Formats: sequence, structure tokens, C-alpha cells
Amino acid sequence: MISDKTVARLSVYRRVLLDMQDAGQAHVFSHELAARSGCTAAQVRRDVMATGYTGSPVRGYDVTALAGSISEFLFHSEAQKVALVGIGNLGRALMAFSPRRNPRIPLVAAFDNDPAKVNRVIHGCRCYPVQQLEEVVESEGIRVGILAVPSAAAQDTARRLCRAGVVGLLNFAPTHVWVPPHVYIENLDLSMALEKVAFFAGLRAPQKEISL
Amino acid sequence: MISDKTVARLSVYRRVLLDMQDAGQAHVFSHELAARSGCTAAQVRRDVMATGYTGSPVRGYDVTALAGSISEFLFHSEAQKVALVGIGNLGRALMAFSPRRNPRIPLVAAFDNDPAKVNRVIHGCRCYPVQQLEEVVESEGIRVGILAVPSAAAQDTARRLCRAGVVGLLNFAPTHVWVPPHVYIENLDLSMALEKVAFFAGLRAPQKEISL
DNA sequence: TTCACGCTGTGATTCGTTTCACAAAGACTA
DNA sequence: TAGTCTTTGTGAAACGAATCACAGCGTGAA
Ligand SMILES: NC(=O)c1ccc[n+]([C@@H]2O[C@H](COP(=O)([O-])OP(=O)(O)OC[C@H]3O[C@@H](n4cnc5c(N)ncnc54)[C@H](O)[C@@H]3O)[C@@H](O)[C@H]2O)c1
Ligand SMILES: NC(=O)c1ccc[n+]([C@@H]2O[C@H](COP(=O)([O-])OP(=O)(O)OC[C@H]3O[C@@H](n4cnc5c(N)ncnc54)[C@H](O)[C@@H]3O)[C@@H](O)[C@H]2O)c1
Repeated sequence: MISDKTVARLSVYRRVLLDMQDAGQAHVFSHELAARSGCTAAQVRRDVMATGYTGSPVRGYDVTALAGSISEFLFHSEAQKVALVGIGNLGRALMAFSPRRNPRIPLVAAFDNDPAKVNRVIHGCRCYPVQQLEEVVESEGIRVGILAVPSAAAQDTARRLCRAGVVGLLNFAPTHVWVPPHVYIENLDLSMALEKVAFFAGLRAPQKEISL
Repeated sequence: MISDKTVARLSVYRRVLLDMQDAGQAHVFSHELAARSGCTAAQVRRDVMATGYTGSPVRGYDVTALAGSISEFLFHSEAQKVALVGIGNLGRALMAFSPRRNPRIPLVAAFDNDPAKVNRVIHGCRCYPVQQLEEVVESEGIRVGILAVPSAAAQDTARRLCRAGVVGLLNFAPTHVWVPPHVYIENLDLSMALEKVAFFAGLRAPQKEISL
């Protein structure tokens, strides 16, 4: 019913609105929010419709009220606890970033199969041996998982997470991961994204410089 | 003419095909490639059309030949050199990953405004003070940039990169960045992706466990 | 009080992508 | 040789999302 892409844009609008709130701005028009979010005014209005909030044709949207409405829409349920699997280069960067993130989506546990990396606390997040995955996910009621393990381990890790009750996955491994139909999975394939950028960069500057 | 999404999927097919090649598989059918790539057989056939390669109705596609055709299609131009700006947590993870990546898209320079992080070589990549950005990008002929700086610095960094000749950008900062129309930009907003996953996870398991 | 203005909310439309469905073709069988 | 089987390549149809376009409305000006 509600589209993937609308949810993504609402998340962007929310961040922009919070920035505006910090800057003391009280009202905003759809075209202004659109410009700051990289989309069109019509799209903003359509997306805002989904949250049920209604603006005023004269003042536009109330910044605080709209931010609140989007927050309520996006984070309606109780806080969604997150588990990270794979405390490697990428996993550690994600952990370092997590305190700056949305407190409604807290990172509460991390797992690794390397004994040297576990049984400590990094940026407020407990690190466990991967053997305890099911136990911790179940006891903490974790519903969201982040896969930052090598490709070869991704499918099996996903299977374990889903069995333990995870229903949303963010996958950084550059491989397709099968999950049960009730689980939502989002793939963030950085290599693929870079290849895409390189491809279009090649199209846009195809001729060598006249370099003589 | 060629769609964004087709390029993305071709990149995935290519990786799957290289894995098959390593495993000694000589031929593959569209439905098989589709299953391993997370899409449909019809989509595979459509996408393959774009590269100009033609399979056999009996044997399917020749793994090596198709991988080659996709590679040629995606990486037709000379190697696309890449510059990274922002040697923080995320930047360092990307540098650590780069040797494992496509050699047609080499990471050749990194920049930071923190003097403590520059004037050394990390994973084979030279780190420069950000003041030398224009000079290095121009002299090396770099056409692709990765933004791993804080949001506040993203727009200005993008502007400098584009002025220096970059025509493709990969942006990790959670902010909208304006670029000239001839520049291709791809945003990888990890926070947004996680909020999306959390949202759909909340929808799929909305009720608290009957936990008594 | 009337009018003009600019913006929101939304039905209708357009656009791009995915999926369907089938003709064409090689290989194997008898 | 004729027939069957499986898969490709691709027009055509279906689908979903973005965009258009405008009615409706509150405001401020005259
Ligand atoms: N680092 C990057 O910038 C980057 C970029 C693109 C994609 N990726 C992908 O992200 C994933 C992680 O990348 P990375 O650079 O952090 O790799 P890494 O090798 O630094 O870290 C992987 C971690 O996973 C752990 N691990 C391995 N098998 C495991 C298992 N079965 N269970 C639990 N933990 C296990 C390892 O001990 C290690 O700590 C990889 O799939 C990689 O392809 C990373
Ligand atoms: N770390 C993550 O997992 C993560 C996740 C999501 C998004 N991001 C985004 O990626 C970006 C980088 O994240 P990070 O965790 O690496 O942050 P970080 O603070 O660890 O690193 C930022 C780096 O950029 C450098 N820098 C700051 N201003 C600069 C400038 N004007 N020119 C050049 N260099 C400059 C800093 O010296 C620092 O080394 C941020 O925008 C962040 O929001 C990071």
C-alpha cells in the first residue's frame, strides 16, 4: 500500500525538517522542502499525503508539526532494536556512526566469529561471539539485522537472524540473499553503486582530453 | 537511453558470472542467472539485450563470453580513476576494501582536511591534504569522486571536485548535493536505508509478542 | 465586500520499467 | 524426415510511479 520510495523520501524530508527546526524556521512550502531534498514539489505533496498531515495553502507546512507527523508515521511501533553481524572495517564504521543516528533504531548488539573482536563494548554496543546470536536476538527482541560479513557468510547469517525473529535486514555483502517472504531486505551494494557511477562518468566524458 | 537500473543489474550479473567462471561452469540459462541475482528471467534477457550479446536457445549463455560482453559494455572507456574525500571511519573502510574491487575503477587518491590523516599511503592509496584536491584531480585525470565527509562539507567538496573535472560522484553524506547537469551523482544514504528497513520491519511484526 | 494571489490536495495523465507471451531455432529422438 | 522439447529475443500489454493541472481556499489589498 505504501511505497518503498515514499518511505525513503519521507525519511529525507524528516531530516531536512529537523535541520530547519534547529535553524528556527517555522513554516515551509512544498517547493522549498523539495529543493532541499532533491525532488519535486508535487512529489513532496503526494508523500506528505501518506502521513495524513495537511498543510495550509497560505503558510505551507508547519515545520515542527510535519516533522512530528512523519516521525509518527515512520516510527509508529516501539523502538526497533538492531543487531550488527560482522565487526570488520565496515561494521566498525557503522558502530562509530550509530550514536549519531536515530535513537528509535538503536544498535544494541554486534556479533563476530573472530574471538579477538568480541566480549567488549564498542561505542556503547555489546559485542558477542556469533554463537550467541540466536540467544541474544531472542532475549533482546531484536527485529532488524545488518549484514556486514563476507559474501560467503551472508546467506547463512541471514537465515540464522530470520529464524531468531528478525524481520528486516540491511545487507552490505555484494551477494543476493534469500529470505522468507515476510522478511524485508534492503541491499546496499557499494561496489555496484561505484560501478554505476563509473559507467555514467565514462559516458559523460567519453573522449580523452585533447592532451597534447 | 540505457537505464540506470539495467546498469545496476548488469553489474550484479557480471559478478555472478565471474563466480560461475571460477566454479568452472561453462553455460548458464537466464532463469539460473536470475535466481542467483535476485531478479526474473525476463529481466535478465532484456538486460543482456542491451549489451548486444546473444545466447543460444539450446545452451543458454556462454558464461565467459557474456561476462566479457558485460565488462566491455560497462567498462568501455579507459579505466576510471577514483578520488575519495574524507578519511574518517567510513573512508578508511572503503580504502581497506578497494584492493578487492574492480581494477578498472582504481582508487588513486584520498583527501582530508585533518593534517594528521594525510601525507601517507593507506592500502596503496596516497593521502593528500584537501588543499591539493584540484591539483591532484586534474593532473591524475580523475573523473569519479567519493564523498565521505560530514554533511556540512559535502556540497562544497562536490563543487570543488566537479570544477576539477569529476563527472561522477558517489555521496555517502546524508544530505542532498547539487551538481551541474552533466555530472552523475548517486546517493548512498545508509541512515535512510536503515530507517526504511526499520519501518517495514515494524509493519511486518507490529504486534508485541504475546509475551506472558 | 470583492478581487487577485499563491499554495495545497488530488484526479487524471504521462512516462518508464517490468512482465507476459509467443515466434524462431537448435538439438535430440525415433 | 518429422516431431517434440527447451530456451532465446522481443513486440505488446500491464503496472507503478512521477508529473501535470486545476479546483478550492485563506489571506491581504483596495
Ligand atoms: N569495507 C567496505 O568499505 C565495504 C565496501 C563494500 C562492501 N563491503 C562488504 O561488507 C562486508 C564486510 O566488509 P568489511 O570490509 O567489513 O570486511 P572485513 O573482512 O573487514 O570484516 C568482516 C568481518 O566479518 C567477520 N566474519 C566472517 N565470517 C563471519 C561469520 N560467519 N559470522 C560472523 N562474523 C563473521 C570477520 O571476523 C570480520 O570481522 C563484506 O561483504 C564486504 O564485501 C565492504
Ligand atoms: N561511518 C558510517 O558508518 C556512516 C554511516 C552513514 C553515513 N555516514 C556518512 O559518511 C560521512 C563520513 O562518515 P564518517 O563516519 O567517516 O565520519 P568521520 O567523522 O569519521 O570522518 C569524516 C572525515 O572527513 C574529514 N573532513 C571533514 N571536513 C572535511 C573537508 N571539508 N574536507 C576534507 N575532509 C574533511 C574529517 O577530517 C574526517 O576525517 C558522513 O557524512 C556520515 O554522515 C557514515
